[in-house]
Amino acid sequence: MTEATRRERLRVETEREIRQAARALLVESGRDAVTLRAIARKLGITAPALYRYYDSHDALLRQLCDDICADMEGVLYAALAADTSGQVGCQVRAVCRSFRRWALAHPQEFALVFASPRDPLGADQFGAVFLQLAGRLIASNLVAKHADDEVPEVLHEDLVRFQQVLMAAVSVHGVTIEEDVLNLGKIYHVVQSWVRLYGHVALEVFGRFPFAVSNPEPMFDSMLDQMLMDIGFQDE
Amino acid sequence: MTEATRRERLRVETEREIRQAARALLVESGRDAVTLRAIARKLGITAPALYRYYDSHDALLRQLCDDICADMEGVLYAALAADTSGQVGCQVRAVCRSFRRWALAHPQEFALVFASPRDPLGADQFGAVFLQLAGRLIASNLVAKHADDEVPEVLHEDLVRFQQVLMAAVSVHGVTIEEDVLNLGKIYHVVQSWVRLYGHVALEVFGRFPFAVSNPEPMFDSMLDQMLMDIGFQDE
DNA sequence: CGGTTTCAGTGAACGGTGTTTACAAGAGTT
DNA sequence: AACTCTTGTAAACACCGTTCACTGAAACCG
Repeated sequence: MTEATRRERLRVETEREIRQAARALLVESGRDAVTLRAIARKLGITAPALYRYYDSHDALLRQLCDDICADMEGVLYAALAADTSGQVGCQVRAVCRSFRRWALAHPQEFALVFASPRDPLGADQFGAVFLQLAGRLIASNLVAKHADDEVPEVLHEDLVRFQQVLMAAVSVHGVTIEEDVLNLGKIYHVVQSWVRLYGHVALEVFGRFPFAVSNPEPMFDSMLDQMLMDIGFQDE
Repeated sequence: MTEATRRERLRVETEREIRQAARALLVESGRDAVTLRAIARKLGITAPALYRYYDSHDALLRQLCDDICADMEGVLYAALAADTSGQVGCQVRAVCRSFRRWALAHPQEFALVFASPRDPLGADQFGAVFLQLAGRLIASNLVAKHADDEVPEVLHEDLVRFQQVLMAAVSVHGVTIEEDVLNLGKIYHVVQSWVRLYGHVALEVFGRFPFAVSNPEPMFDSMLDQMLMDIGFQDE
């Protein structure tokens, strides 16, 4: 079955170790510690050998970003799967809380992926879970109707693009959404929710609230409640 | 009047040039380009000489953060002063728009100050303009009354702390706020507004919206409208 | 099997970095 | 004039990303 030659097996194994070492360095000592030489030292090889696997230090960092995204996606999916309530509202809460917890537990990774002035994230790279969940949320039809003409016309073009992204994301999992359910008003509110979720988490991770927060968790939960209320979510 | 000796004058001048050079490098080529040797080259001196002014590269970066904050504060104050409408709603819009424009024009600075896993910003370092404005907004008494018991009790302690920060911020400018006007409900909504403003700006600067945004400006304005509406702001 | 190609890894080198150290030379002080 | 304090230098150390010529073993082929 395994048609791979000995060399090929060794190669993928080494590549795995490189990623693992890079990840450990990032977590332990921050972005600036993710060094070609430090990675090589961990593997017991020399730095130039890494050029057989990556074109440059920058390319390796990009790969690292992808790995982080994939890992986070796994965590969020697990949180989603762990919720057995079957209620979309609970699922949204579970994923959002999971995202916050992940970000607080992995500040370096969060900063690298979500708060670096690099190239924009591709739709695939972007946590597909959020798209999944957003699509599901809309498909559940539990969000209060928001008229399309609530949102300015200038935004229509962009929101339609996001609509297509959402459709593609859920269709991967076999779910289809009726056209009239996925209207622009709802999509706009999904974007607004992302703004608030991301804003709160980033402020917390970077300690940029204008005062010392001693009880961050209930503060986040409170924001979550407000968010769900503002998008007109109705409990089952 | 100027009791400063020749040496003292030269020293402050050199320090000014160091900051200026560091700033230019950050803007032109990003955080990693702010190098002791690069700064020294710009001044025509050698790198070790910089240790007469800063204890380490890290200390210099911290100073750079402070300078950036001060500059941004100046920009925001200017935006606030430029608004002659006298209406608090317009002032809020002016400052928020100015913050967004500054962040987009200075992505490297924004990332360094607002999105780095460093030590939390001190209250003084934190844009005092926001506090100023938040205090003024509340003092104007145009925000709809929000009952204190709307916010969970666990948050009271933290919000009271923020309340004191706000009081201190406005009292510097001679403005005083009546106790009953600055209630916890309003303060909570101010925090929520910061979450949304920061979230939107950061997502835009870092290109982390889940779709390509072709009309970012009206999208921001739309968020601003929603924000002001959600905190129950009533136009004069 | 023997000869050849492919390729992961090496060691040396180049120019860059933060930081420390010993030292020079001018400014300020007595 | 003699002294101290301050600001700069040059040299050195260890680290960094990256290139290049080279080695040795794995894979391939006739």
